[in-house]
Amino acid sequence: MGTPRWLSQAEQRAWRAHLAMHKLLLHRLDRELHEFGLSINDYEILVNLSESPGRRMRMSDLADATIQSRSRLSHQISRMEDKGLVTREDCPDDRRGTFAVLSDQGWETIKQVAPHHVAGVRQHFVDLLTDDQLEALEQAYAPIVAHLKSLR
Amino acid sequence: MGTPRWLSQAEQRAWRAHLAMHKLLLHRLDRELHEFGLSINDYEILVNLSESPGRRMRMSDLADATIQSRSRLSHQISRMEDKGLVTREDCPDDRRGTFAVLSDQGWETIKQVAPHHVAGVRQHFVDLLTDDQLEALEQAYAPIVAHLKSLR
DNA sequence: GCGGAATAGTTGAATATTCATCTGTTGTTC
DNA sequence: GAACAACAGATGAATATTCAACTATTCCGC
Repeated sequence: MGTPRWLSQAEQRAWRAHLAMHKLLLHRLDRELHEFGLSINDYEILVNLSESPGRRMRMSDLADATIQSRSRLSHQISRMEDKGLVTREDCPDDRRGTFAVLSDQGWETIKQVAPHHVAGVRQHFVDLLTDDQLEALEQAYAPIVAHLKSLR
Repeated sequence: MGTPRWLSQAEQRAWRAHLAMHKLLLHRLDRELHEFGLSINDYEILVNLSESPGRRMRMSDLADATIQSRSRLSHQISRMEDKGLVTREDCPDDRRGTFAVLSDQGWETIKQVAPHHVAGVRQHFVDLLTDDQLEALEQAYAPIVAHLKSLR
């Protein structure tokens, strides 16, 4: 490694602001969801399933959508099964495959919780930014997401 | 809860872009650090200690600086002690207190690893953004950080 | 200077995540 | 259609994180 290009003051401030903001925000949202017996990971699964046709997704697709390993998802779904939020169903087309399916109780849960969670996202993030800032943020992040996805 | 104010399409895109970007980015940086036997959490501790006078910090200050619980930090420092990266020392002023202190090995480790990590931060984040975007990002996030810190 | 509240930090059990490995398919090539 | 690589997912052990006590000090009001 030659002489490293250290971060400038401004770059460092931006990078550290991002890290701090994210940690604080996720911690807060997770804490708020805990009042409803959900973790932020539970919630993310519920959202993905609730938005999918048949309220179901293949395990691998769900793992990709939530950006986590198949193993982790498998454990996560097992826990959510225990809580009655989802069930597993065999995939008829591909006998290796499994669907994670939103249960009725899972559906009722997300219907009840979503308004509170969205309020939290607004209160602690969206409503603290202008429309322009949100637009800029998406513009800035889209290429980074694409870059990082290409590396996987 | 009255009629919830759902997120607009644009708000949702920005919010989800943030979540996806962060997960992918941290996962990638963590993976790169693993080649040097460090987790991203180890690294963050090492940076904080290396920048502090006497290469040491009180446990509580370090917990605040890295935004984690005292319990979690305590376990983390124990693991890093086992790896030889840090040591604990009693605080002479306050007999309840403990310092986490960077060991010589910890110092050598961060000196060696930092250039690689910074290169990663550049490659996957900083260099994909313009100076204006970085500036905007810091401007946008500073008030959110302040807001969230006030809630703790 | 006494007594209770707050602070600093640790501990161990419960829970969650990672990592390597394993079992069945499915797809491909000859 | 047999052989073998790739894929989908699950499993269990190792590691990490959370949560609820717990100990030992220090602070504060009287």
